[in-house]
Amino acid sequence: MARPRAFDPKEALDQILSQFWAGGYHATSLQDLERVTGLKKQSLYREFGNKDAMFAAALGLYGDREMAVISEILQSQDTPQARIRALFDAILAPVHHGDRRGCFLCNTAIEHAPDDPEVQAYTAAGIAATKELFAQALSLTPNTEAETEADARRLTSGYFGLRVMVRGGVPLPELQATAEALVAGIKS
Amino acid sequence: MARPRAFDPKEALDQILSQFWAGGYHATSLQDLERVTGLKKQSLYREFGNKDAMFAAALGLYGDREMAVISEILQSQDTPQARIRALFDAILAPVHHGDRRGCFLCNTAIEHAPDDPEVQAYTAAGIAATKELFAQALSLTPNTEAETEADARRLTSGYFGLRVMVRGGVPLPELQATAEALVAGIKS
DNA sequence: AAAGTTACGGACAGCTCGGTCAACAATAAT
DNA sequence: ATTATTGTTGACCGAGCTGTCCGTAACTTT
Repeated sequence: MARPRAFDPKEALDQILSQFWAGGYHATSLQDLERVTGLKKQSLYREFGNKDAMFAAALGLYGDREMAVISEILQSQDTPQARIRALFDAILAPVHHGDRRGCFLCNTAIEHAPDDPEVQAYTAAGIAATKELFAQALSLTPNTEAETEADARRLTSGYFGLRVMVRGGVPLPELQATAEALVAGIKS
Repeated sequence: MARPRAFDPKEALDQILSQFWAGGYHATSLQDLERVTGLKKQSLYREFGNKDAMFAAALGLYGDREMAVISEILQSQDTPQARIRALFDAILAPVHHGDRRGCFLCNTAIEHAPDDPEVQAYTAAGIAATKELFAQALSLTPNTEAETEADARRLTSGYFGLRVMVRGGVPLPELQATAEALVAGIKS
């Protein structure tokens, strides 16, 4: 029996994620978060706690979502090469429209992980989970498990490196060539 | 005919670099820079201009130095595999001592490049230059140029990905396994 | 309709930020 | 020794930061 919320917390978190994703932790102020959500500071604090908690919630949302997206893309194709190529196409697609935000997990690993042990644990786990998705996508090959693991590790490091290159301003053709080389490097 | 400087600008820039490297651009305050250099704000401003200029100078110093170091390591071995292995050993060596600052160029590409076109141009050029160093290190193989290019691209993305993993808190054994997989992936 | 409960919104506290100013100290040339 | 020039220093500025407080508005239940 009380006044109901006038906003949707999920939508707000989505907008918070978008802002942290583009701007990172330190360069994002509460004013920015007020602007993108259309909410007042007090509403944000009551809903989420503080800035750190807002960031953690956004990171969690991203992680869940991204893992699901990657998993889906990888499963949408039949051969390992096609799977990996589809994934790289997907992560380069935004660059065509000038979106160079890259990967929020990767950005966080660089920018904010060293500041906060909990964030660092999350990023380390996220990277490990990404490797597992790659290994899973490669698992239908007749290779030994060790070979598959090595391929998964190469692809994981290549994946995050590609994300760095996107945010670092490397031209699109170069990014595409790198993605293609990574696909070609799979020991099918 | 004036009072001489009481500090060494090169040494100061070195300390500034160290601070920006560890903390990034946004999380580093002028107080931090005063602390690590032992200088007062005014001396820093007169010597370097402003915070952006201090960062640019530090980034330039790092770029020159890092390229020279990488080049030297790559040339210190005879085979491509040995060269790349030596490089990865070198970038993982600090992790043994708990130093997970990673690569300043990579950190900057993620954290600060989107904020500033000049910085972004610098990081893109730095990444391209890194690729060239890899291509050069591989050039003594009897492969076609296209194959060498592809190997260089895979190694470049793997290199930066590995740097992300270092800062993101991935355990050392996993980092070493990734480095070894990257070496094993070279199409000798 | 009254009471109780919750959300909203503006003001502000306390602090740190990047950057500037002007007084002071130290050196070199005259 | 005087003067001119430059480095050093601490105080200071306005702006922006995270986070809090509290009065008011809106809604539900009785």
